[in-house]
Amino acid sequence: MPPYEPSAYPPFAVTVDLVVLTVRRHALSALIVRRGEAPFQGRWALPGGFVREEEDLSEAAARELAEETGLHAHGPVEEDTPAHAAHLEQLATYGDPKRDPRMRVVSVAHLVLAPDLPAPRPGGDVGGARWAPVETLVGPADDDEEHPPLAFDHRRILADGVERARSKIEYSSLATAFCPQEFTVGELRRVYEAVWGVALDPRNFHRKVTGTPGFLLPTGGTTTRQGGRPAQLFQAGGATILNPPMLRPEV
Amino acid sequence: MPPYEPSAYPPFAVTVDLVVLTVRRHALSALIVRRGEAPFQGRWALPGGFVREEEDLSEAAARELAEETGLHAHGPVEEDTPAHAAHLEQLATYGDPKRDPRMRVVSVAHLVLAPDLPAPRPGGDVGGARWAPVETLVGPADDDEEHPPLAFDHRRILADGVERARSKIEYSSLATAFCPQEFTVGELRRVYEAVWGVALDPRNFHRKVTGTPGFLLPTGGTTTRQGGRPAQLFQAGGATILNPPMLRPEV
DNA sequence: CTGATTATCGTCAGGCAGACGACTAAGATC
DNA sequence: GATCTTAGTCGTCTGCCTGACGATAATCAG
Repeated sequence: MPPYEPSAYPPFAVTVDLVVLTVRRHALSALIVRRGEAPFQGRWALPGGFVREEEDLSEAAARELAEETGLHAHGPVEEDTPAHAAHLEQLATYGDPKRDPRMRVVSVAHLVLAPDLPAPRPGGDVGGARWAPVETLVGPADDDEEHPPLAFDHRRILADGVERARSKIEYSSLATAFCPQEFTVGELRRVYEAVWGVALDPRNFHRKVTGTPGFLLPTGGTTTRQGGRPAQLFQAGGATILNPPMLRPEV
Repeated sequence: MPPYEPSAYPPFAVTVDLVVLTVRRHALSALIVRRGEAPFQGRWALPGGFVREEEDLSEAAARELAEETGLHAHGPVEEDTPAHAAHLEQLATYGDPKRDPRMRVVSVAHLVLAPDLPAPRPGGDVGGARWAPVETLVGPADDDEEHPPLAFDHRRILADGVERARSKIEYSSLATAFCPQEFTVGELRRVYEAVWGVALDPRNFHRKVTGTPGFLLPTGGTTTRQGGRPAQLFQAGGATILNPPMLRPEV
């Protein structure tokens, strides 16, 4: 079979960019890396890189994630699921002709939800990596040291990823992806509070999550790591969609 | 600024594919075209084509839509909104290395929701176009004349688009995109019934949609085109998200 | 022991959805 | 014109879920 008529398909570069979210110190935070090369050299950006010749998009995203954080991902396509497994899903694709000043680059953004991790382990060709609270990245463009503007259209991509995470924990059990394997109801509640930026009633939250079949699986243990009365430990149950959903309070 | 190191970015072709949905004769239907060239020559496929050099992804999708159906789209980015305007949004991106036997092609699928239209107007390089009920396309692969298997991974793309539409009309007013500019509550209900494949109680449905602020805007007119008592005519109100959502009955 | 903190159980009122009865207003049929 | 059929529209009732919030339980810090 002869190849396509070359004039029909202008060549593109295809990259994956990662919106890696976690909850640290009661704040929803994103992983950003410092770019080591032009364009936008020295600026903070989302981790990502070119898709290789023989790679599927989700494979490329998982590879970049492992390279830059050491995290292993499990997404819709179940692969091996090691201890430190994070949720991975495709977010959206960004292809503005001018989004990269050098050439035509189409980027397939992916969303990763991970439990709180030790300090990021920068690897490969990045000059540094850190967690930054998302408000400092998608908020008003202050452009100071604490609010560095992200390279390319990454602020928009990050905003879309945050919005996806915020809405998805409403009607799915995905919030557990931010928790360690065993967690308490209170820890799960603090995840919701951090992601949505609201305060939730502990009693109603407890009733809701323990009353939803398949959401939480008691492990039998208890913990007192938060102080106060010991809390039951749970792990994520099999349910993925929540019906009725978890209601996000009005603004 | 010098271009990127060529070895870093294997060249890809980027296409847009369209999942164009409408409701015809009480059935959710998708637009399919017959391929005029290899690969999969003669097979039915989703409309689509290569993204051009200077085009954004949504522009390419809107262009292909206009070329193959004459429809004009208005998506998240509001452009001109002529009489026949359809909803357009990005769906997902498909990049399996083997999805096109000729070369590496990444396809950014878009979802279009359109009111019922006259017979499709094939244009350009397609050998034919028609509406097909989605069950005949995503159902069991019977492979007979009535259930032609789609080219490439288009069956999967279509299934994803249908699922997106089914879930999105739950919590948004998007179902009105399937209706003409003026429509009755009954017509809107039949849209929900066709998309979800269920029967809804006309009285509860009426209470729900007329009681949701901003969903429907009375135009003052009435119509009797469905037979029976004349029904009030409405147009879509400004609201886009529905809270509380429209509940899809259990299976 | 006392207070602070967090977890967990209960109670109550309001809102909304499902089930369904009743009435209205047109065209179709005899 | 009487009647039937078809849709549309308005109400009622009941049960479930949520938000607000009181009360109790179990730990730690002093």
